[in-house]
Parts: sequence; structure tokens; C-alpha cells
Amino acid sequence: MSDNNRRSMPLFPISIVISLTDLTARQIRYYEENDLIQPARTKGNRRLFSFHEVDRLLEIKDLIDKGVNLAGIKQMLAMKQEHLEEKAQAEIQQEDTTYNEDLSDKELRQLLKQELFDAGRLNKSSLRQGELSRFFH
Amino acid sequence: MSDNNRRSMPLFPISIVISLTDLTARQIRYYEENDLIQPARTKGNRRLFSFHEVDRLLEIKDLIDKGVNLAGIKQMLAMKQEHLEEKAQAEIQQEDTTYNEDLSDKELRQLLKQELFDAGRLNKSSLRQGELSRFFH
DNA sequence: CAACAGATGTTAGAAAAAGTAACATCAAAT
DNA sequence: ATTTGATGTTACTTTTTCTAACATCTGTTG
Repeated sequence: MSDNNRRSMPLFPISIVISLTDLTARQIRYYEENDLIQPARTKGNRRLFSFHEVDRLLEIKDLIDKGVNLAGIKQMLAMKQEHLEEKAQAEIQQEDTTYNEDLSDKELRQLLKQELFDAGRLNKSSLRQGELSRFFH
Repeated sequence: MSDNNRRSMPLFPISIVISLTDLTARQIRYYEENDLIQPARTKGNRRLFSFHEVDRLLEIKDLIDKGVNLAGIKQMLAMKQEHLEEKAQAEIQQEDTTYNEDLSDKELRQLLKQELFDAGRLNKSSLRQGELSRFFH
């Protein structure tokens, strides 16, 4: 399993997310209603959040605290996503043209996943994203 | 917050632990009853497990699968703990006699925690401990 | 072999946590 | 002065988790 997948595993009930983010249940549900997050659900319809989503909520909170409204946040998150995809693409090409001489398909896929993940971990300067990366091991 | 603390944060409800470990609720509660784990509780008395405890449960499961009974597991976990403490102690002394010239008390405590944590992350060869370290980031 | 102890399954009933939905509030924008 | 965006609050329902008791199964021991 890639690190990306690990960070996308639905693990946390809303109560824990509330304590980790200092958001209210109402806020979290409202942000979901407005498509800022998409928590998974248990069979019984309870929300389950991943690391990625908690990270995202921390970003959202930070922006809220700075007075950005939901529309603004939506834009920022979208832009960020694009940027990361670009960046990952660039790095993969870089990788491709430098030290990739004799790797098997399997190794290549592994590397790709790693790159994608690394990309995700960088570029978290201005926002509060990555808070959780520091939080957990 | 030290990594140790991060790994000791009560985060997971029993349902998630069940899915991560493939143990039954009955087993998990029974192991708690027999002091193999000490999950935290919510205000409302629901169990909350940390990374450390999930790791520990994976070790326990591995030993159970190998036919070790609870008494045996208890011994192994105790031994392991001792060994880690020894090791951490040794490493701290090492640290102490090499590059520790002018650290404040606070810095020392910080370092101590770090050492303890590093020790915890190593030496996970024979057992299945550390499974979670690979699982999450 | 019979009895026992260890480990786990199962069930019942109670309590906590989480869900939705509707209505309330309040500040900012129009 | 309204309207709208964001959040609080409350009521009621469903899911999840708890404890406790009893059932079952297996390996050990007298």
C-alpha cells in the first residue's frame, strides 16, 4: 500500500476530528455539504475521516480564521490541487530523464506512487496543511 | 509534541481497530481485561486506541497466531519493554558523551523523548510490531 | 476419561455518539 | 432593510459501544 493510500484510509470518527481541528460538528458537516471534503461512511452511515481530510480541514480552518469565505476556500483548494498535479508531473519527468536506466515495471509503479506522495508532502508552506504530518508519525 | 506523544494519542474507536487488526471486539476487550493493553476512554466510557496500542495489538495477534498464550505474550511484551529501555538508556549515554556540550534542561528532556521514540521505532524485526509504522505516514 | 481453565463466541439490555432536519441567530453584503 | 452565508441549537432516530452473563471449544491435568 502506498503512503498516499495510507493517508487516505478512513479512520477517524467525527468526534476525534472535532478535537483535532477545533471545528464544530456543524461546521464539518456544512463543509461536506458544500463539497470541501468527502468523508467516507460506515455501513451505518457514520462519517469516517482520513488523514488527508483532517489535514484539509485544518487548512480550511486556517483560511476561515483569516476571513476567507467558503467560495474562496474552494478556489484555493482547487488551485492547490492543480499545482500539486503539475508539480508531480514535472518531477516524474525529471526522474524519468535522469536516473531511470533499468527499472522493472513494478519498480516504476512503486516509484511513481512515491513521487506522488512526496509531492503531496512538499509545498505546504503558506497554508496550515501538513500540520497533521507533523502531528503523527 | 514529541513523536512519542503523537503515537500515544487516543484516536481510534474500537471499530477501526477491529478492521486494522482483524481481531474481534471480544478479543480486544479480553486483552485489555488481562492488562495487555490500556486503551484510553472517552468521557462516555468508549475505548480510544493510540497508534502504539494498535501496534501492540498487531504484535499480540501475531503471537496468538503462532500459538503463544496470553501469559507468554505478557512475558514477551515485558521483555521487549525492558530491552527497549536498556537500549534507549545506552543511546542516551552515547549521545551524552559525544555531542552534548551545552544543552538546556528543556532541550535535554526533548532529546530524551526523541531517543525513546527512536528506540521504539527500531528493533521490530522478529515481531510484527511496526506494521502500523509502515501503514501510516 | 472427566473436570478444569483459558480463550473466544453470542446475546441482551443500557448508554453514548452520531445522523438528519428544521428552525434560530447574527454578521456582512446588497 | 433584506437577503444570504455561516453557524448554533434542538428534537428525534439510528448506529455503535459498553458491560455482564452464559455458551462453546480446546488443551491440559488429575
